[in-house]
Amino acid sequence: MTTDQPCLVIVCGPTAVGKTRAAITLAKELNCEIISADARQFYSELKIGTAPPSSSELKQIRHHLIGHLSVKDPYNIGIYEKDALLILDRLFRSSRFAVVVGGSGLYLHALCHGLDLLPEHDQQVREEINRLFQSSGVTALQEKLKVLDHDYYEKVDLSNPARLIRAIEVSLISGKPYSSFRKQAPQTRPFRIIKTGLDLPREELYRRIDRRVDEMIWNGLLEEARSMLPFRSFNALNTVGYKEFFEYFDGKLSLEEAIILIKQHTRNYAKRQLTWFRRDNEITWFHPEDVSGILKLVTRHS
RNA sequence: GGUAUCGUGGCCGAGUGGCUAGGCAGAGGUCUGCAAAACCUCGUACAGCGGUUCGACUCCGCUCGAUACCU
Repeated sequence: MTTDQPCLVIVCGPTAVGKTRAAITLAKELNCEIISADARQFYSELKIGTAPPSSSELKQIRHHLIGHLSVKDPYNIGIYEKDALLILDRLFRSSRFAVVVGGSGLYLHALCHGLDLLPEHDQQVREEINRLFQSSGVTALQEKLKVLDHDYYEKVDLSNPARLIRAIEVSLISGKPYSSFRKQAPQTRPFRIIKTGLDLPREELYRRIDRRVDEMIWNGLLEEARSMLPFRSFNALNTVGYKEFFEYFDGKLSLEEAIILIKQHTRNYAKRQLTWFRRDNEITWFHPEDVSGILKLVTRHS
C-alpha cells in the first residue's frame, strides 16, 4: 500500500514501559522528529516526576510539546490538538514521517481523530457549577443536568461529578444541550496514522515502575515537589509523585508512606492507561525493545 | 515453666449466637477541553480440632501461633 500522504507513527503504552527510548530509536531510523502526547510533560517545572526525555535524549532528536508550558499556564486538550496539528503540518513539509509518543489516551485520540467543536471554556460558569457541587453535592448536579440535557443524563455515569460538571458547563455556556455537540464523527487528517503500542508482562511493568520511582527519588523528586508547593492548587500538580509529597509536607504521611503511595498510584495509572489503549483495535502491540518490528509495520503501510 | 491478652480474606480493620461492615492493594471497565484526572464493577474471611446449641465467626475445652509480664 503506497500513498503520497505523510505518515504519523503513534507510540503509546503505559507509563514506564519504555516509550521514550523506543520513540527515539524509531525517529532516528525514520529520520524525523517527535511530538509528545503526555499531558504532564508539557510543564517545564516538572522535570523529574514526569520522566520526560533527558537532556541528552533531547539532543539526539528534536522533541515538540515538552516543557513548553508552566504549571501556571491554563491549557487543555483543545489547544493541544491545535498545537500538535500545527507542528505536524510544519514537520511534514520536510519529512514523510513524524512520531508521536505519549501515554495520555484522550490526547492521542484528539490528535488522531479530533474532538467535536465545543464552546470556549468559561471560568466563571465553571466556578459557579463547582460551588453548586460543593454546597449541594452530586444530586444537585444530576438534577441540573436532567433539565439541561436529558439525553446525556440518561447515558452518563451519574456518580461522576467531573462528567456532570462538564456537561452542565457546556450546556450553560452555549444554551444548547451538551449532547447536541457530541457528533463523535472522526475527522480525517491530511496524513496516514499508524498506531503502535508498547507493553510488557504486568509483573515486569510494575517492577519497572517501582525502580523508576526510586530513581526519581535519587534524582531529587522530593526537592522538586517542595519547590512546587506554592502551586499545589494548580491542576498540573494534581499528579502522581507530587500530591503524595504534598501530603508528606503536610505531615499527613511519612516519607516512606509517601514513596510507597507514589509507586502504587503509578501502577494504578498504568493499569488505567492499558484499559484505555486495549479497546483501540487500531493499535498493533510490540515489546518495547522491538523497534525493528515497528519499522517493518511502518514500511509495510507507507 | 506460669499468668494474661489476642489470633477475621494479600494487608489494615469493625462486628454480632442466626440478618454476608468498611478501607487499601489486586483484577476488570467507563472515558470528547482539569485526563498522571474523575468515576463504576468484582472478594461469604473469621487459626486448627472437638463440644454446647435448632443454629457458632461469635459461648466452652484442648491444640497451635503471636505478644506482654512473671519465674
